[in-house]
Amino acid sequence: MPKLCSDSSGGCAVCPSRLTTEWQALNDEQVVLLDQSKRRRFYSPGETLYMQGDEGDGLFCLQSGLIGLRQIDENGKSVLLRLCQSGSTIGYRAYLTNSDHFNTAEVLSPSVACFIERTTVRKLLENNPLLGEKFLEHALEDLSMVEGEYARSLTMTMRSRFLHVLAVFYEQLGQRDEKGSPTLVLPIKKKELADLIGAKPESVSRLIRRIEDDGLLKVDDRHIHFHDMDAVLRDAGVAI
Amino acid sequence: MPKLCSDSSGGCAVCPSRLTTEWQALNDEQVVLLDQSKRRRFYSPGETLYMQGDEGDGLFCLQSGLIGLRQIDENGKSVLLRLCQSGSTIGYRAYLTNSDHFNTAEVLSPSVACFIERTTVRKLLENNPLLGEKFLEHALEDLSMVEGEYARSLTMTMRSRFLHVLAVFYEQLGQRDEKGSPTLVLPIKKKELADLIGAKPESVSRLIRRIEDDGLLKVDDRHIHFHDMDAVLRDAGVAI
DNA sequence: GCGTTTAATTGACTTCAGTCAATCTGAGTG
DNA sequence: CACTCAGATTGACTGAAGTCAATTAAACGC
Repeated sequence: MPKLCSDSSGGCAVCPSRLTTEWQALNDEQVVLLDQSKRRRFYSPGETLYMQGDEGDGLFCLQSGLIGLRQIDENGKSVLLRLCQSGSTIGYRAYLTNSDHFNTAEVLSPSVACFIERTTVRKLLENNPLLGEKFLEHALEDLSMVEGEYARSLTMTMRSRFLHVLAVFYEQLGQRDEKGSPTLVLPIKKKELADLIGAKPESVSRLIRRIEDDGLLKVDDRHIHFHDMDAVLRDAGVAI
Repeated sequence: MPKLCSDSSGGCAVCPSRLTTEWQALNDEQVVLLDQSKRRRFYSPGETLYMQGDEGDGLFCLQSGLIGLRQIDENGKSVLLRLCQSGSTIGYRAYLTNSDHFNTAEVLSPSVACFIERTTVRKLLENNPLLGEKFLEHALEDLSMVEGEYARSLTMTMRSRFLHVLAVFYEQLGQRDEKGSPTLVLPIKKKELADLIGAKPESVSRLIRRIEDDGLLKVDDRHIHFHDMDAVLRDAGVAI
């Protein structure tokens, strides 16, 4: 049963996510329309925003939390294509191409997302050419990113790709501990980490142990303590 | 030295490539503008349309031939991201995001392409909102395709990906020989095939031998004779 | 046509990552 | 608390693909 959040947020007009998404292109009047027709909801881990194969009848705006886009092929092989954090528009491709969703949007951390339905999006797109441009920008950005990951997947080892993921997480979520050394709390399970780089959980376990043995970092459950960030970045194939 | 083709083609108005690209959105007047400002040229294998890192100061429309988009990373590892055949618009991303090219467009077969420079594209985009929509469609299509390849690269073996490439080529270029069995002439070298699936040439050689031994097909230089297309598609991970 | 260069193949060997099966851990539940 | 169940780890083994080096075959220039 869909539970609507009590909206203590003040709505789209003051939603910080709006300013990082396509919806920054809207004028005041359009923001009111968006605000009235959106459906805001809380999602728990394990739920989905939509499933692969569902009709793309609108799109989602992620206000907080973490969503994973998972693709499953005919043989049941499953991949996490990428993660979406607060301020992402999700499911826009299926909507814009008028087709079914190509992947499943899984809720990985407790999340708050707004659903904006087909007719609203259409109205806004018709009255605001800037909005279309923003979607184009978004698509091009996603394209660059995926192409980059694709090239990495073809040329780099699992170890490199694993360290690359950690480096990206560190950029977004990294902290310094009391001693001033870089630290990270993983936002996802190790199994999901494995799905993200196309590995098996066993391989990730072994990978971590070897990287620990090499002295680059120490993993304690979901806590990662980096000992040699330069080596991490070098092995991740990132120019330092 | 850039050699312009003697344009026996009748120009953009009757160019068949135009109707498969974004430029189908243009009205007659705009086609005339496009026709006057485009620069048509013949390219030999080994040349490039542009190099990774070059400024994206316009875009290319491929009339005939075959172009490969190659990305090279900081460590010199090289990948063929994908191939473009006649009727492709090439280099639109760098142009639209106003950034440098992310990859190099290599000429793989003798090709004829038109270059359309920045100012012309801008004029057309400003006067024709439909054109922007077409670019959006194109970007979304590329995104789906690359995401699909990405997922394949993470879940499937080299053998599957190799057979998948062959199956795609067969769809586009396949023939039937005198005995009626499916045949294909590879449009690219085996080395390029390797770059396309992220393998080494040695591995492709061995792959081919094993696939021949399994009785799926026979390779003679660039000629491929399929003996068991069902098995090819099955092993390629394509639903039959 | 010959000689040079580039592409393709083959063999021996190493390394990386998947598979299968057993065990261990921790969170949640009755 | 004991039980269950999913996640995580470990070991032994297999198979897939890369590396290095040598050789053969094709393509290109002159």
